[in-house]
Amino acid sequence: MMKIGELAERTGLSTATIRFYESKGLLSAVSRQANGYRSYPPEAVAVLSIIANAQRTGFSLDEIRQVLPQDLSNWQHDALIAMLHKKIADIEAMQARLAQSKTDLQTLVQLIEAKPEDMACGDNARRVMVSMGLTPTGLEPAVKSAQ
Amino acid sequence: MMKIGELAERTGLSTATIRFYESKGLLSAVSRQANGYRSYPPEAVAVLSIIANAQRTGFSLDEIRQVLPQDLSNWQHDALIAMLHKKIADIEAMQARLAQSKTDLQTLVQLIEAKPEDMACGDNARRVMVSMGLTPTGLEPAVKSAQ
DNA sequence: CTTAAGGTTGAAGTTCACTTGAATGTCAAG
DNA sequence: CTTGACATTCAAGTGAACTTCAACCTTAAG
Repeated sequence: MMKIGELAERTGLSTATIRFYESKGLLSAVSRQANGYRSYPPEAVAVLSIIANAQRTGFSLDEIRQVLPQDLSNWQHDALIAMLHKKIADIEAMQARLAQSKTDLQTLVQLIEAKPEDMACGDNARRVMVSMGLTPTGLEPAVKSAQ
Repeated sequence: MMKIGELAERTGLSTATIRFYESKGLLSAVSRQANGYRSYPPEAVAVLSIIANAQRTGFSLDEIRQVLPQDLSNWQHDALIAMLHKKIADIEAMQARLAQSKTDLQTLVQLIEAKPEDMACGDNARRVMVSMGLTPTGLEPAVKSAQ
């Protein structure tokens, strides 16, 4: 059983962040020592690791809380699986966008580098825009990320 | 030349958002009609499209502003090229991160679905944790997103 | 006993990306 | 000439995810 400072050091989070997560209901049933200090089992490191990982893959703290084991040995199996599948789909969508953005940028670089010496910047800019299909309609509705 | 309402409709953004972007320096040199109304050239749709696209791929408004052409026909060639290369590198980093998250999630799903019928949830949870390398040290320093 | 390094709390502050509100101006249609 | 849709500004509010602050308690070392 470790104190909050040690947990902070092991996870790379600040003690304030850990208390904040607790206040948001992400860390359930934090036990206390006689003096009132929080006392964490080693698994707490794993739980925070899960939270951080989920965060990095785009879950909000709210989403995370809903899936997270209130008790590490009592997950909500079905909800969890569903959520994971949903998140995988989200990631795939994001990957597609990234790939598109990347090729867009690469195309852009090539177009700019291939600019005829005698062409005016403005014309080149326009040429680049057009070639990227940005001038006609503009935006699609913009996919709203998962609830 | 269109007014802000039309631009909003064409981009799917609210007029408030467009004014907000302008206030943040993302839309430079917005021309005005005699009555004070903002007046946008068709290219504005493309610019907003670029912003929205960059946003969806994880760039902050601040990052976007730094790469964005102040004047569509007056890009700073070398700086722009450099920034585009940097952005491509950023995207590649993000792609790697996403790919990792995705396989993590897939592994997680498989592990959970492969749970032996007779195994207790807690044990399964622990098994899943261990298999994802979450129990030992916990977190790596957490990669800070690009400048 | 004092001090320093930790822990506790609740409340307030910060940044980001917007959204909402209030007061006012513009303009085409009836 | 009024109505309604649209435009303007500036200020304030929102929600997410933290961080910082102030005031206080606990514990080990000198």
